[in-house]
Amino acid sequence: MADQNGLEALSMRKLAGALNATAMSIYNHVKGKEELHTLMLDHVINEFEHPDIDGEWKTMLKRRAISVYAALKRHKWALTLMLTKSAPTSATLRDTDRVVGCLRNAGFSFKQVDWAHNAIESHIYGYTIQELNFPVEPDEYQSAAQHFLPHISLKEFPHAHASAKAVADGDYHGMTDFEFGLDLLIESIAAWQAKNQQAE
Amino acid sequence: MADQNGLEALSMRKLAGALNATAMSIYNHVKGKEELHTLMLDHVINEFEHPDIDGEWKTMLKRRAISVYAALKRHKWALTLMLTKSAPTSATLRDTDRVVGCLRNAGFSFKQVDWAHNAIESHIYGYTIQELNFPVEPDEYQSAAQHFLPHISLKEFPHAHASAKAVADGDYHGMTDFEFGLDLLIESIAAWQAKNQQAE
DNA sequence: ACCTGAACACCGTTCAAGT
DNA sequence: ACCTGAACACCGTTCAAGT
Repeated sequence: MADQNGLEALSMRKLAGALNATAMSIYNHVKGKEELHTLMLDHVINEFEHPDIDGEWKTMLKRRAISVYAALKRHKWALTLMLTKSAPTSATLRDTDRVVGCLRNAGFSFKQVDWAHNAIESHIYGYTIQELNFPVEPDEYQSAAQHFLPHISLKEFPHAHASAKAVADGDYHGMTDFEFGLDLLIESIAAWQAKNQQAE
Repeated sequence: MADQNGLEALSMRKLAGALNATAMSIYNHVKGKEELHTLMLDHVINEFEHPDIDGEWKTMLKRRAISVYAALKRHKWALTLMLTKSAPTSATLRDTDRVVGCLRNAGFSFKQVDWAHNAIESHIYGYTIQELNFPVEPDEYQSAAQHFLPHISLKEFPHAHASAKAVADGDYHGMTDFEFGLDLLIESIAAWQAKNQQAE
């Protein structure tokens, strides 16, 4: 599996070449490119750390979230594949089953489980999408800001300019933190769930 | 712009055909497919509602978030294009400038702006990615759950099964809410910012 | 059951030639 | 300045033929 050269580099013909075979022989093992993609995505999902159903839900879901985030960064094509509508596979089912189980055991209603799970998944996917899209490596923020600053019109975009200047001047690093939003969410979900415990 | 047939349906040749021209004539207006994608994405970003810099930041950022969410749903290919690393254009700059300005005026430090902005963007993108990937339309949740229930092994995935059963039985709808996670985030960001006002 | 070559209907892009 | 046809180097997939 070539996740070092990007998704578009993985053609049936090249994949076959890497396997010392012809492109057509692949069709004996897989129905088509779509099934190949599903199998690849399943491989990623199986790398997610399953929450221990009887563990404390906050720490369990936080650990899982961090492992999902790491897996999505290891396989940069995964989120792209997620954007093609697809029926849930057993890998997805296993993952959601553990998440649902963990929250159910913590006293969440079905609706509360869904809403909490969805909000946490949102943060994971959305944070990763931003990081994958960001054109600068973390250790080059300052030099990149210095380089880009002249291209950010002070008159048109004064606040973006000021922000970039702060990074260029070394006033602060400019790096964001995956666990910041995650912790905010988990804590506010906990408060929300406690407040609505009998309401649902 | 054909955003009804999906991104892969938009080939240079077909686009040219729709414009009553040959594929090669496009290259007189655009450098290549990559630039076309950048222009398309810019078009989407320009649909984002700019926060009023002097408005109350919570309501401003909430309104913007909802408009971004709507734009991303209108153009389902936008998130896919976002997943290809790209330098920021003036459309992105204008959008971030307004967001930064709004939060700066509310007393946020540069770091607080970045962290808050990033967390909110995460929710928007991540929520949308899940919704776009979800194979069932909202008004078909119950019938879909009834249909899928037998395929979710009670022994292997007891909690996922129970959750699907609740939807199939009509105990609850199963729909999630974009504004749920958004509100949790905005409120906890407000509390976090107030607490760290002088620390930063 | 597995692999193969030839073929089909597509791609994005270059390039020399036209107006 | 804009458009064009022909060509190049690719795609995914089908199909009939081989072992």
